[in-house]
Amino acid sequence: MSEIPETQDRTLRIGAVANRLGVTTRTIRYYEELGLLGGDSDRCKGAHRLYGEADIAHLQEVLRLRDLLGLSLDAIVDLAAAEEARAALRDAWESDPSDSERLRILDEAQPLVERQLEMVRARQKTLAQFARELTARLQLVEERRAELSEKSPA
Amino acid sequence: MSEIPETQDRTLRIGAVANRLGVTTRTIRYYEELGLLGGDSDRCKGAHRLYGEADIAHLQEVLRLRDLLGLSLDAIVDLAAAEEARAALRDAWESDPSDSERLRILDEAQPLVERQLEMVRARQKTLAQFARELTARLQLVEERRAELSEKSPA
DNA sequence: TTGCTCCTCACGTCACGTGAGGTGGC
DNA sequence: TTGCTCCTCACGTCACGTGAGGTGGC
Repeated sequence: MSEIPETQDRTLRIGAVANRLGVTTRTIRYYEELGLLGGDSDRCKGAHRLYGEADIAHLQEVLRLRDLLGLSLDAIVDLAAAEEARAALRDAWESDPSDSERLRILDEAQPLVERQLEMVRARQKTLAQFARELTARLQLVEERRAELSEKSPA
Repeated sequence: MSEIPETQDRTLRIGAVANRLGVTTRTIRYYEELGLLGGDSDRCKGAHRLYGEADIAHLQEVLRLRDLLGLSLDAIVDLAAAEEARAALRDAWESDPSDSERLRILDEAQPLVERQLEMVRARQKTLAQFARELTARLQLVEERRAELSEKSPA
């Protein structure tokens, strides 16, 4: 008998998760409200939320898209929906589908990752430019300091 | 006769500035409200706002701190206040102050730039990590695609 | 004179922050 | 039993978005 694929041991409570990822519990609940955190649909009203490592990885991903790429939660919802489809497909991968099916899975996964990588590259360029300008400023300060100490040495 | 230092020809209107920097006019007015855009204090009520190249450079800087480093406007206000002091000191630099005065100017400017550079470096590291993970995913897709085409060539 | 952009309120929205009041597990 | 963390509203806040209604310059 195979388990239901999504079953993982959710052992961490919301406070621990928030602490590990450097956000507040409110943020996590808000993301759940928006449908960004798929699982835990069988939670009784008022019961504690429980999270597993897969949930944390997923949330981590969301936070990276927000902080590093500056995406809106709306945009992340779209991207995450596609990501979830990808994850579902990855699960389907193991259950030995046909080759044409596998190719379709790859065809859907690739452009998703490629688009994210492009956004990261763009960010890296602008950050590098920023870094260059700051180092130039710093060097100017150093040069002037050298000129001063040349004129009147300690 | 030397001009008043801050005088520059402000010839651009708010719409042109917003367009060039990729923000809305509302954003620029909001930043002015917060005191992030120093100049133009002699504007008559209801008159058009006018901006020069120095203003644009300053706003550009604010937007970089916001977008690339994810700072709150509150934090940027603090940083910009220090930056303005630095700019004022840079103006003072040209008017031939004493050497000890010049050294003090350098001592104040340096840690400011250094702190910003540290933040940029930190961002670059996390972005590089993100990029590595994405390329790894992409490579996995490529490998599987290769395996498939090996099994059943076109 | 006609558009066009600008102006000033002012309310709406997004992404949470921050208590209020109450319940549940080591 | 006592803290501690959790729960659900619900209002507040930050950083703008979005019209409403009116004025000013090429």
